Amino acid sequence: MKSEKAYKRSRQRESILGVLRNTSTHPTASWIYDQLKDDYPGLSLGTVYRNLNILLEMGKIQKLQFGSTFDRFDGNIHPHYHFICEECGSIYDMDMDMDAQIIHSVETMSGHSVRNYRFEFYGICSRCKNKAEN
Amino acid sequence: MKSEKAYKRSRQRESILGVLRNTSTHPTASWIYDQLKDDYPGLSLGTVYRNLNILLEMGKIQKLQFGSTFDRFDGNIHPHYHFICEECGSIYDMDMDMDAQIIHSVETMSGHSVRNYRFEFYGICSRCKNKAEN
DNA sequence: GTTCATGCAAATCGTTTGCACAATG
DNA sequence: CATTGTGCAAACGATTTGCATGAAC
Repeated sequence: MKSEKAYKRSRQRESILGVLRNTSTHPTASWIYDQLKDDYPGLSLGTVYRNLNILLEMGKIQKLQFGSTFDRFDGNIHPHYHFICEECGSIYDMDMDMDAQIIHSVETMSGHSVRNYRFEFYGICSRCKNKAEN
Repeated sequence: MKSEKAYKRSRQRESILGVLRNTSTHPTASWIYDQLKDDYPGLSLGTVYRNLNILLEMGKIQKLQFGSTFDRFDGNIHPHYHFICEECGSIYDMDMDMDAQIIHSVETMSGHSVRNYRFEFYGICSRCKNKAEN
């Protein structure tokens, strides 16, 4: 009956987490693979992917570019906030003033030049919340 | 010598843009394909993709990327801003206070519940700017 | 008539998965 | 020993691309 997952330790998984914690480069799966190939001659990319997903489940790492696997297209070329419903997958445009202040402070504190930005909120949309109440 | 691209008009491209402008659903390429299949019996998905990329080049549409290329992983599980350099591809963590105010106003104005968010800035990083100056 | 766009199918590429074997608890 | 992890290769799915034909200018 119990559907809890019982993770067993593995050298590979711990090394993958170690690599991730010792870099600030937000690496890709294959970069991690390259780093570990020397230590684990027989390592396979599949194992790296499997472990990254497990570490994600365990909440020990974060993945950028999550959500659906499809690219979505938008006829509105003005930057704007999006709200993505994790239940039904709908993407809503949020009609808000972009906060120029934030962009300015990012630029001054980092020295980078901002040309574009993308703000996304994830959660449950009002429609799905209403459905759940019935 | 001239490397400018000379786009020729095409019915298909105009219809794709039309579909995109007449919906607020942020469709995928294959959804657009399905919409147009009746009007263009011989339409191919490849054509839809090709035209979406051209419309992107022309700046007439926007692409929200979720998957496709490659996922990046982050050992830091706290939500934080990212700055992505369009020149060198580096991803920087931005050390800022997340503005709880923004999340609150998104929730009140939309009725959606925010569980997570992702703020990304795109531009040229300070390192690349310095290189350009030499 | 030269250039660009199309349709079709095959190719690409990051990621996932099935399987037999090894490691963990 | 029951379960989870591994390596390998094949499978997958969204997107891209090569090629011959068709449309635009």
